[in-house]
Amino acid sequence: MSAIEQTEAARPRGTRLPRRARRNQLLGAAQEVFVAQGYHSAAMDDIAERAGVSKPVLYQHFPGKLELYLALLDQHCESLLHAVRTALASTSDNKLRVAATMDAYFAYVEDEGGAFRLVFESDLTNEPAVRERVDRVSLQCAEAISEVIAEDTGLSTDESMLLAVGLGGVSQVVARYWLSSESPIPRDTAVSLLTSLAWRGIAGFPLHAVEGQLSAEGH
Amino acid sequence: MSAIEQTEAARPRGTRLPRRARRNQLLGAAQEVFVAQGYHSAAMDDIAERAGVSKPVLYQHFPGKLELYLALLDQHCESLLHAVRTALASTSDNKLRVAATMDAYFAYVEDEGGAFRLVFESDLTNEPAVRERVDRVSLQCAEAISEVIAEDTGLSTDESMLLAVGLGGVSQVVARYWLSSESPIPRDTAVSLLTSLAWRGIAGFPLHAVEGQLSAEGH
DNA sequence: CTGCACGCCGATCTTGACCTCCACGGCTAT
DNA sequence: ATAGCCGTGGAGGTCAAGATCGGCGTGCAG
Repeated sequence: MSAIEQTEAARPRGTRLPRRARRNQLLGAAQEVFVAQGYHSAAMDDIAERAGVSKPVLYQHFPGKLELYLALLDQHCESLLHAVRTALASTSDNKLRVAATMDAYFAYVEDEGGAFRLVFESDLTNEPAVRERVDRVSLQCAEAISEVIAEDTGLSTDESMLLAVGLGGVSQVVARYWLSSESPIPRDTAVSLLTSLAWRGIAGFPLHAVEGQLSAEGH
Repeated sequence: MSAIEQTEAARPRGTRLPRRARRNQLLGAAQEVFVAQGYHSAAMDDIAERAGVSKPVLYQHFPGKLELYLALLDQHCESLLHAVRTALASTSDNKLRVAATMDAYFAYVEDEGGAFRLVFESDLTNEPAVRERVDRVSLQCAEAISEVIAEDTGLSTDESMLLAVGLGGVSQVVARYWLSSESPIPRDTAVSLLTSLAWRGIAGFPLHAVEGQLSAEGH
């Protein structure tokens, strides 16, 4: 979070800002517009107007619309990956790991400005650069999860990746559903429910594991 | 241009077709182009050329690009919903139900032409009509699944919907991953793995709800 | 005081894609 | 067979949106 940021309210169209501050402000305005309207419906005019500047200023800071979008996308991909890795590393108890990771997805989705839409609901997936970013962050998250799975279940890399993609997918899809539907279920309860589902599912797998001190939970 | 255009399926550029057949052919061509390029990158010229007709005939069958897209989208939403409902009704054994539903998603994704992209990876979600279709089919699938869950676990409607969205999400996300990655895992094995994951997860909830040996564990 | 540099703005250009207007050719009725 | 009808085809209009060029005002050095 930027500290000294004169957010909206009173943005007279004539204020002069240092380049770095102006750039950050433009990024903020662009995020709002892209999140609200999607890439294609968002016009550079809208972004400039939202920021309280004219279009040429926008082009003095970013080469074009695509680069502006990619800058935001990179930022939020990085953010998601960091959140997932942090959650996975937050404990060594696997059940808590599942809960922490689920919660990370929920927190990410609930993050201000709904920036998750840029990653999970982009309308520019045909653009190779965007596709590459989105696929990469999904894969990296899945790989991080699959490492834990492979280590603790002895499943093959391919199999654990399949399950990891599934767990990441569940988190992402349900978090978005929970956010969009004005569900009466509070966040903690939703995370808890999903954690039960996922943990019971994944904990049943150490078929090939040598020993199961995990199996204490064995239902 | 003087060369005979007898390329595939005998589509000489001058053939007159009955109205219904022409419409279906146009739908097929449009699907190919939309799937390959996405909505925005796809041009009406491309679709007309792909079908071997000129643009005016396209506009004699469809009022505009959006309506053409919606016709395809409706068709494939219907198809998905039908597949899921059929799978759920195919048996009364819950574990087999899970397996059948998973397999339905995989079959749907593997369906010819990759038409699932229109539903799961549309780049027109900003258009309210499209958003409405996509959200509706997701909700309807989730509702169908949640009915079974609610009936067999005694969970509340909200809770079972949350889990149902999760199960549908897993199926959809993993099926797409499995298709895109040239995974060495055969389809049956992948479905089986996911079924184990999902079944263990879902079966852990109070199966016979009336009796109250409820959650013996904390979460 | 005066010139200079810098950041900003109004107005404009161009591209590209959706959507129609004038000529051509096969089918049918008498 | 011939005249008419209707669907097809290519060329063009329109418009939205991304990208850019000549002025303007402010602050500072000399």
